[in-house]
Amino acid sequence: SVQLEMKALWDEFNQLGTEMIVTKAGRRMFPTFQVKIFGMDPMADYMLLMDFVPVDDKRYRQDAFPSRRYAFHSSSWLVAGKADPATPGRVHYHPDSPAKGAQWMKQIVSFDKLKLTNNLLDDNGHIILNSMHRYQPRFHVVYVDPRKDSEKYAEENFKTFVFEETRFTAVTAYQNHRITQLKIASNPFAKGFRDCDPEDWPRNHRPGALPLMSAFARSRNPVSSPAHQ
Amino acid sequence: SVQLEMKALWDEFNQLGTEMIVTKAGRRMFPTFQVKIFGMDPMADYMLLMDFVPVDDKRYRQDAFPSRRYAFHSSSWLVAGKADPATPGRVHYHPDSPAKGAQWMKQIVSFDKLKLTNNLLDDNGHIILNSMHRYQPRFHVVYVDPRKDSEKYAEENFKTFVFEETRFTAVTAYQNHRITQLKIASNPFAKGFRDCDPEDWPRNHRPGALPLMSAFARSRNPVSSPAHQ
DNA sequence: TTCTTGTCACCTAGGTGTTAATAT
DNA sequence: ATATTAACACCTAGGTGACAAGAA
Repeated sequence: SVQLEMKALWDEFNQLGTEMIVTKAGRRMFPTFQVKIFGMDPMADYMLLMDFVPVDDKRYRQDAFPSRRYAFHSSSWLVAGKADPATPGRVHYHPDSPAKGAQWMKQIVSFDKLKLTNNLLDDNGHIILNSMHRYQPRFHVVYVDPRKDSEKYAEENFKTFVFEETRFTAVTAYQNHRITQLKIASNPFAKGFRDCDPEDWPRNHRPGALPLMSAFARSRNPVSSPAHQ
Repeated sequence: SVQLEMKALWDEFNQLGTEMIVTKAGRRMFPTFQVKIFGMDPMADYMLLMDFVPVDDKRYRQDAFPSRRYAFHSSSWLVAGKADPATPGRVHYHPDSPAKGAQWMKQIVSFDKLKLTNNLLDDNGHIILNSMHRYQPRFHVVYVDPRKDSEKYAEENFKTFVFEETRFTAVTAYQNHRITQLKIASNPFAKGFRDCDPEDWPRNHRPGALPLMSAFARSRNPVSSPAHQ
C-alpha cells in the first residue's frame, strides 16, 4: 500500500484548483509528489515510476475580469474547446530504480527530480504536457520478475496508485492568484516573495487553521532598489 | 579495469604532496575521486566502495621557518613519531550501490558524497582519519553473487584498485602554501580566493603547462569591507 | 609552538515568482 | 485578448579557504 505525503497541503491546493507551471527547460512540481510505501518484499527489486494522464479531453481558459491586464482572474475555468493532440506519453522512472523493497520502504520516496515541460521536442526526458489541460499524476510500482519469461507476467507484476488530490492544470503562468499565494507561502524557494513575518511556516503548519495568505497586498519590488535587507 | 579521472590534476597535487582537510563536520576531498569503469557484466549487480589505509605508521609535522606565525612553511614534512592509534576502519559505499554493471559503466563514477572527518565519535558515516597522517585511498568493486552460498566466494567476488597518485596527508589546516594555491586555482568552490583573470581554468587545463599559481601575493580580505564586488 | 575549532565572506548550483516583451 | 518566453532578483542548500581564538 502507498501513502501520499503532505496530503494536507495537496488538499489545500486541490481545493483551489492546483496549477503546475510548465516551461521549455522543465519545471519541478510543487508540492512534490512523495509517498511512503508499505508491504513490499524487502529482498525483491522494484522499479518506481510516474506518468500523467489527461483528466478529460478539454482545453481550458481562464474566466478573467476585463479590468487591468489580467491583474485579477476569476477562480473559475471555462472549457475552451477540445483537447489539443495528445503529447508523447512519457514516463518518469524514479532515479533510484531499480532498488530493493527494503530500500524503498525505509524512507519517503520523493519524485523531486521530475520536471514538467511544454516542449514537444524536449530531449531531456522530461514529462511533456499541454498547457491549459488538466492531468492526473499516477504512481506505478513494478516488481522486477527474476523469471526468464517475465514478460508473460507483466500484467500481474505491477500496481498503479492514483491520488485524485494531486490533479492539476498545466499552465505557463499562474491563472489563480490564490494558487500563487499558496505556492509562495508554502514553497521554501519562493520565500523571497513573502510579505509576512518570518514566521516558522511551513514547519508549524497544521491543516484546519489556514492563516496562509498574508502576502496578498504586497508591494512590488522595484527592479533596482536596495530591497528590504 | 578502472581508469582514474582527472589524473593530470592528481599528479600535479601529488608532486607537491597532496593534503586533504579533515573537519569535525566532514569535508569532501578535492580533487574528487572519480573513475571510469570497463569490463563489467552489464546485467550483474555490483557494489562500489572506498576505504583509506595508512601509508605508514608515522605521524608527521611540518618543517616550518620560525619567521612569521606560520606564514611560510617549507614544503617538506618531518617524521614526528609513531602513528596515533588507528581510527575505526570505515568504508564508504557509493550511494548508488548496488547497481547493474551497465549503469556503472555508462558514465563516470564520482565519490563526491564522501567526506573526511577527524571526529572519532562521528555518527554521520563519514571516513575517520587521523590528522597529520598519510593515507592511501582504495577503490573496491564487489560483485553481488546471486548464489545462495555467496559468502564462500567472497574472496573471488571483489577486486581492489589502488592509484598511488591519490595519496594524501590528512590535515586540519593546509601546511604547504602551494597546495593551498593549487586548490584555489582548480576548485570551483574556492573561486572567491582567486586573484588571477577570470581565465577559463579549469576547462582549458593541459598538463605540462603549469601557469596555475598566480594568487600567491594576493591581499587579505578585510573582515568587514565592501570587498571587490 | 603547533595544531584544532568555529565563524565568516564568497563562491557554485539551482529552484521561485515577477516582469516586460513577444507570440498567437 | 490571451498565452508564452526569457531575463532577473531573491531565495535554498551547501562547498571553499581565511582568520581569530582556543587547546594541547
